[in-house]
Amino acid sequence: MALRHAVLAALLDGEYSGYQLAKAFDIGVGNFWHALPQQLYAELTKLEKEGLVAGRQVVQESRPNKRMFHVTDAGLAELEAFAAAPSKPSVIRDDLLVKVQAVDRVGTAPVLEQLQERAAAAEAKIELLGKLLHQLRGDADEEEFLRHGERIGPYLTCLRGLAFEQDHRDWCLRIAAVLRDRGLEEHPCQIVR
Amino acid sequence: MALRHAVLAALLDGEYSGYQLAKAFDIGVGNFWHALPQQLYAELTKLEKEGLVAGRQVVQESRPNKRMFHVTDAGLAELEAFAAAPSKPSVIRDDLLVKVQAVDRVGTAPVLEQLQERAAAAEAKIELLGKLLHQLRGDADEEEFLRHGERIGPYLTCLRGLAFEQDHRDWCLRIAAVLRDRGLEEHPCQIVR
DNA sequence: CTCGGATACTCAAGGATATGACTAATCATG
DNA sequence: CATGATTAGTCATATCCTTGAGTATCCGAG
Repeated sequence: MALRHAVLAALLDGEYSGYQLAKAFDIGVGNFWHALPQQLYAELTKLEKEGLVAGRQVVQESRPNKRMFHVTDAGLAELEAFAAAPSKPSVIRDDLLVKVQAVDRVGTAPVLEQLQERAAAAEAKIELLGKLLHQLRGDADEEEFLRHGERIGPYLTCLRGLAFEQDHRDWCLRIAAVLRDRGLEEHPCQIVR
Repeated sequence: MALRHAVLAALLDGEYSGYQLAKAFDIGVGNFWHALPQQLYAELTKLEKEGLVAGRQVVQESRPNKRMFHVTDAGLAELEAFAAAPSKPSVIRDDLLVKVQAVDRVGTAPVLEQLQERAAAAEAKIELLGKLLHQLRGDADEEEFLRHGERIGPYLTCLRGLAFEQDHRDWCLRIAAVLRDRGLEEHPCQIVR
């Protein structure tokens, strides 16, 4: 019962179609709330029924028609109440960490490979978030923007996403290095790629 | 279909009862996989049916009886296969970040309060993980342990948990400071606690 | 001597999520 | 001129996860 609030928060900055929302989720809200497009469409339908968002049909010629949604006053009130209520503990689930937990008892080679893939993916995300942050703050520098900017919420959450990805990348690379070193000692004559 | 692997990984270091597993999850595996005790009991039952773990009844006198579980060879093989398969993208869900995303449009006071609570909670976890890490590596220093320790998986994942909590704490405190400053400027004569 | 907390679990109900398949038009690329 | 990518969604199913309650014993604090 909380995807609704993530959707409302993501929809605060204007009108989005379900499709656009799904995209925006990937780069922005996706840093702290994961959801598939199907969920978003379903949630938008529910929110509309409850009057927390309102949609209008947009007829297009060279594209399929779409419905653009925005948050209503009732939706804003719902968000307000949500913000004041106590937060649930955050949820994390990561396959790769499970594998690392077990790494002494299973083959290290595939884990090593996945650590490097993850590091690369994190690197890509870091660049993307860097650009997004720059775009959000415009010409101002960060301190200036955070003091006087009108809409800093998305910027703040992107900062968290950025720090997370940097941390994750560093950890992946360090662990990969540790595992490689140990591999070399166990089989000192073997070249590990 | 992946809690099973988290349970298998958590169970690698010896025998646990469901109750003990639930406790261990909170501090160790809980850093990257969140699960309630009910889920763990249910999962252990399923895993036993499939022969991936084996349990034995332990009769106690001044405590309720319990069942101690350990991973079987089949369980280890399952983990092995899991480690070699591609990882699913990690899942994060955090209420507080949703609130920060919306912070320009809702009351900041409760969000500020929750940021400080979170920072304190993270601080407590940081201390706990610091102790746990020290306990895991024994007398050796970290580099030494990572090079030659026999079981480093749990240590590596705790390192990730520690970095995450430190990062999270720092972010919470910084964001809280930013929001306080902005609050002061909007109402310069008001004392914000 | 009672009350809360720890040990050790079990069960049911309902909401949330993941998975995969499906429709349908347009546009760019080779 | 076919192929795949992009836009814009919908539907069904199965599993997962959360919530909340319930059972029973023992220990220590007040």
